[in-house]
Amino acid sequence: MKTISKENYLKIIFSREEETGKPITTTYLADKLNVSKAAITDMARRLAAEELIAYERYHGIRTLPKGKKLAVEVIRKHRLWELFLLEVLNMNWSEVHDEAELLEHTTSDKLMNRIDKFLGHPKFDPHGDPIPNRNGKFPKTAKRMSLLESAEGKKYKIVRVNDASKDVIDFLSKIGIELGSEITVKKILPKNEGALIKNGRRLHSISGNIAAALFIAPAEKGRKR
Amino acid sequence: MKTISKENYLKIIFSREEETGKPITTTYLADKLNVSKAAITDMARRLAAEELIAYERYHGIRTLPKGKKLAVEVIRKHRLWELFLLEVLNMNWSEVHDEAELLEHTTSDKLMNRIDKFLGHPKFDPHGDPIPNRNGKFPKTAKRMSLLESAEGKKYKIVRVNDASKDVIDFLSKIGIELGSEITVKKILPKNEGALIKNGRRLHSISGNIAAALFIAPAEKGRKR
DNA sequence: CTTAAAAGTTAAGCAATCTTAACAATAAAG
DNA sequence: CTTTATTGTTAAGATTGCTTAACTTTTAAG
Ligand SMILES: [Mn+2]
Ligand SMILES: [Mn+2]
Ligand SMILES: [Mn+2]
Ligand SMILES: [Mn+2]
Repeated sequence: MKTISKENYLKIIFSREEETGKPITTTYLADKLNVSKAAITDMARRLAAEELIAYERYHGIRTLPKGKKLAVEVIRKHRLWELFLLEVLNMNWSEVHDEAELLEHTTSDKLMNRIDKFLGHPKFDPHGDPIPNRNGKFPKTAKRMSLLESAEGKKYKIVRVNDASKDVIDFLSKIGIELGSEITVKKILPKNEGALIKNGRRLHSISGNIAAALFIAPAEKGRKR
Repeated sequence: MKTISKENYLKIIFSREEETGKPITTTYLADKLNVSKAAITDMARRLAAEELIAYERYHGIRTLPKGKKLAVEVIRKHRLWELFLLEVLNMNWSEVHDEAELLEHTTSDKLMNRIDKFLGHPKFDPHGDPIPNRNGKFPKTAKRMSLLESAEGKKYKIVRVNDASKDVIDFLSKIGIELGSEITVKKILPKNEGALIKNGRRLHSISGNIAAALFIAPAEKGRKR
């Protein structure tokens, strides 16, 4: 049976697997989902029983086709809702994630496709994440890198902001950074202690936390994000 | 704690109490919510423990102020969603109820107020049910009666359609009856066997089931529905 | 290699929401 | 009034999704 909990688990498992290519650990999920490690083991057994994931005791979790499909459907709903809430209902950049986190589980495919159509079949959500189409296919996305891997002195465009923390997004809004902002990296501090970036004529010192949430692409001809 | 189940229970308890003014029975709720009578007794104890309802063993359920407030909030969300889905996203008259039945539980007050504003603070949902405002106050509604209490030969306006059954709404759509339609009652069959009504130049024979879902007001000067 | 720390699992138990079956109270009929 | 039908409650048990505590496996150091 499909439940809100399972959808949330699968979404995170899938995303993490895409990111790392490796089996997902109990500790990672416990941390992300804010539950005990025992709860993860428990759910892993149940998801595996439904063939949504492959679970090997002590060796982590991988998604199976059925789980992948479900995860992508939920991700699609999440991202379309975020854009809809921002563009149509004028909610704040920092608010839409939490709202979408709930709506994604109570929206029929039919409604979602209406919203997709209403928005003109968008390819990216307000945080720069790609929106899979109704067949589960993600749009081609130009390569991106973390701000932490950038070269000092160079100019970049912000192409993605990790939406995991409301505070981070709020802070960025406050200092005037948004998707598409062109920034110049002045300094990357070692040991993940943050960075100095220039946005227009304003120089900002940002924490390691904030820096890690920012993803960029070289600021040049390329229009694709 | 506030859960989807509890919200659904309270919504039905409240609506039924408004309708009858009497304590709500276990049997009624079991039927409406499609669960066993034992489940109702069980939930009644828990809702009573939270002071959302007053529950007297063997003598039914009444709402308490806290439960009433919660119920009205959910009803507001339900009805605003229905209108939004119909008007903004062009879903069908018969589809919006089921969709709203889920969305009503995962929508923040903030989002709901945005939608309310977007719609221009509407007073009635697509089935003619009044939408409480953000303070929980229902709009004044002109008196309505069931089609079954109508007088043969008279002309009426459809002011409300019970949204409980998708099939009923689908049928009405098919024969061209919607909110605001002006009809003439030709015959009311006894024993709840239905009625004969004329909509424009078309004469329709409708079942008792359908007739019971239709609510009317005299078709005259009055514009209020 | 050995061992201590970290990661992961198991066991026991709880809360929420259901189910079925047996039993009790109330209401309806005669 | 009694009897019976209807309505409602209890008891016992299942499932989902969690918790804490104890135990096991794996990993990282030395
Ligand atoms: Mn998000
Ligand atoms: Mn979610
Ligand atoms: Mn409805
Ligand atoms: Mn509902």
